[in-house]
Amino acid sequence: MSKKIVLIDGHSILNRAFYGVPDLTNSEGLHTNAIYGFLNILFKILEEEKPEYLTVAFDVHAPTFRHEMYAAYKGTRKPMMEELRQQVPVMKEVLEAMGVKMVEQAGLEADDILGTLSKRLESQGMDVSILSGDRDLLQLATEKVKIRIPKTKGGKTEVEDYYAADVKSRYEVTPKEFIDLKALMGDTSDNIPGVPSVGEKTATKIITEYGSIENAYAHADEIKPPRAGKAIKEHYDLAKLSKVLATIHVDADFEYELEQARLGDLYTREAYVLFQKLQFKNLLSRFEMSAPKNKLEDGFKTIMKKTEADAVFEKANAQKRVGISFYKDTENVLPLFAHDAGLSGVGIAFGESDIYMIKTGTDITIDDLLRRVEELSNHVEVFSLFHVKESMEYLPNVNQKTCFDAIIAAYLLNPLKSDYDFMDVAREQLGILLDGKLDGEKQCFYEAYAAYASYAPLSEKLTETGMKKLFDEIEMPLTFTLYDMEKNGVKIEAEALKIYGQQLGERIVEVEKHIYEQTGEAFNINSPKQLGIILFEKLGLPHGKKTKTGYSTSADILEKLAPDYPVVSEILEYRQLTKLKSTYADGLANYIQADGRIHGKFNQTVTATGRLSSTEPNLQNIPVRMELGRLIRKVFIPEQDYVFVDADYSQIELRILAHCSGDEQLICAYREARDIHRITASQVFHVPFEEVTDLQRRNAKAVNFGIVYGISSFGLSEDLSITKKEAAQYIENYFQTYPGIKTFLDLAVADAKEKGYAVTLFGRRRPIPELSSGNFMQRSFGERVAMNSPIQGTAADIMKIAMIGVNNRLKERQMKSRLVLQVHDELLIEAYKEEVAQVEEILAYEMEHAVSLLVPLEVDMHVGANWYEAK
DNA sequence: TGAGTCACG
DNA sequence: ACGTACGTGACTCAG
Repeated sequence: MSKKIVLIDGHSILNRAFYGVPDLTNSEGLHTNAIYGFLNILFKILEEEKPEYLTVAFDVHAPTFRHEMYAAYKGTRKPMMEELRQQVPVMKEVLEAMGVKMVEQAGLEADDILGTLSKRLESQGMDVSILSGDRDLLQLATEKVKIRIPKTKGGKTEVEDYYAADVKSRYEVTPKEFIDLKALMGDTSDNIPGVPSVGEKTATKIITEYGSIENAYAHADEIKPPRAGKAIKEHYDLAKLSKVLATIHVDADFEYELEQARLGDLYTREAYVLFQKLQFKNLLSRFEMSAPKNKLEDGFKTIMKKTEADAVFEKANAQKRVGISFYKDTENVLPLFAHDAGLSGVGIAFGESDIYMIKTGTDITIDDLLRRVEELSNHVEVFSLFHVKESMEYLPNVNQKTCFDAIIAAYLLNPLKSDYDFMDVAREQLGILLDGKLDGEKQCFYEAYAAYASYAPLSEKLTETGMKKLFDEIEMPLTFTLYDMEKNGVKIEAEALKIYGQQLGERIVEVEKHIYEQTGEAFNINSPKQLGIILFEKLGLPHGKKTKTGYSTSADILEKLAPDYPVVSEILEYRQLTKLKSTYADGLANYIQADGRIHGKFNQTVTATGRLSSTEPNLQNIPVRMELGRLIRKVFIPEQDYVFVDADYSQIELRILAHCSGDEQLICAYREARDIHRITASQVFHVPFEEVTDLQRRNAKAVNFGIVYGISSFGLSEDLSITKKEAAQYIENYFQTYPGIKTFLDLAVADAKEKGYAVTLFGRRRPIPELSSGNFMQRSFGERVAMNSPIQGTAADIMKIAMIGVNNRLKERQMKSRLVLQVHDELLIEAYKEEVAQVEEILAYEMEHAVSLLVPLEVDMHVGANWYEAK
């Protein structure tokens, strides 16, 4: 049996993959879709062919002869998309890491390399498969050389195979004649001019008959249609040039050692590192590598005896820095002690040979162990761990001043990635590779060590990026505030919630019935697909936008139809009712704990801008805009002898804009402390303050919002249902009224473009890789983000400062009142009735004085017997 | 699992 | 010529 080699046209396959795979980026903002697609094709081909050898050919970036000749001639050479360009060197790194032989040489195109190799190797009796997206290569096909062209069909890649005979049956010409065919018909994508007015059909006919352009030229007068013959005569030079361009060299001169191309194990450690970096999670499963065993593991010490634990703590207490982790053995849950259920060990690390896990058992009790860990936090300067907030149940009295949360640090350094775990940090900061299948005990050791060791690089990077203060003074203190808030939870009147849900249920049944009567059949109204068919096909309503899967049935489309078609109004009502029931009535009920309260999570390391997010359940999107939904807030209640005090910032984002831009008009407007949207309308539309119409005020308000979102005339026109031109005029007027804002926004974009990230007033960064995109849409998005992030992010910073202040004041004064919710610009406090005045004073002071801006920060406050009334 | 929809700031 | 407002999370359907 002859040996087999696979040759790959690197750029061509990368290019195919780039356009075939939807955009992907890793957490560093590096685009990875082309690499991902390339690897998928590569693995697929290797599994099919099982070759002994593999080689990938690349063009060198330097101009190459054939292309350049024509590019100069025609002046058209499309630049490579930036997103693709940046992936090329990384792709080569990956192949290098997998030990794949690559060939590239200045002055040679990949085609020529592939052609030459296929000839050389075929003559040595090998089977050759060439993988390329470029049909040009079909000229290389023989009985032993197979050209493979991947095609994407509905998300799946299928490969077309061509031996010489296949070329003949598909194109009616031999591979050799294929060159002449190309030369006649031309190929714009490959910069081959061809003969004008000769297309594929004519060219095929001529070549099958005459075999070459030279012979065709000799018989030009006989060619039918005569028009084509004339064209060949007239443009013979062009045809010959085209032939030169289309001909792949098979005798190029370069060194090639077949043995270097022998396929070894692709799944090397180096490749594993790169795959992790690129976040190819499902490709990682191909690595059988069970945790490339780290030398550290030899030093892991498990402690079971009290005397040994004493020694570890004694040594640990003398350290500057320690790393801590917790080992929760789910096998071993003791339901009686809910708070330490399942805790069976604590990891402690303070050096490469000082990595311990102290296990609880007969000799060491959980309580004793935890008290000693808390004590340790007082002895060291840095007490480092992952997920401080989630660890607080074990360490209620930990020294907060020494705590360092490595996850939060990693998040600040890259807020685009939301699901950080300790393995990501270990890899990124320490270069330690761990596989996902670590057992719980090993994980505990590694986690403690990673917490210890990643402190230095993380801390240094926070300092370098100017975020140390943000971390020390806002994020770390906040994590304890959030812990308190989550622990407090919010009380829910379960019975009332149930009744509310039942009432919704009854109404849903009625509306549903009525809709079926009008449409003439029962269907699933919650299925956009079915609904679209009923409305726009069966009932023939005029449809607006179409989505990939069918008609759009979104609220803004349906609202336009509602006045003319009563059934549409009922569908909208149905949507509203089912949303309320499933997400809020039934949804919230599932989260009520035994204490009658919901303890939702407030996540600190999720958003790109620095805001919090709320999950399980989301308490930051409880209805308020529509009355029916707003009623649900009546089930959010304070405990007996308590009331709610709700405080929200008034237009904090616009005030930040006023401050950051320094625009005198806007600052003046805020100092006058009147209705800002009305003032804006008055100034933008040049009418006296008292004479501003409702419409003018509404438009001004929309412009104000638009500015904060990174204005565009299209977005504003959609929002206000006006033309793009009118919207552009509004914006123009706005910028004339507030010239400082225009300057500020332009500067924000320019600055972010230069730096690659946007910054808040407190130094928080948000990387914006889209700004360097070659794609108009992506880049525009990046520009809007560059305008919005500093504003939204600064508002988040300010609210965080206020929350810490409020919570700390309440605790310092040992008050019973407590913080229960944060909704971006709003805080909800469950206030002990006797403390209400004090709570109001604290809220007002801490929120209004969190930071001093050029304009005052204003807070609206309400007291109520439930959230509905307090808002 | 992704798309569509909709709740909030 | 391109095709949009910024930031989130939960639920439902359908493949």
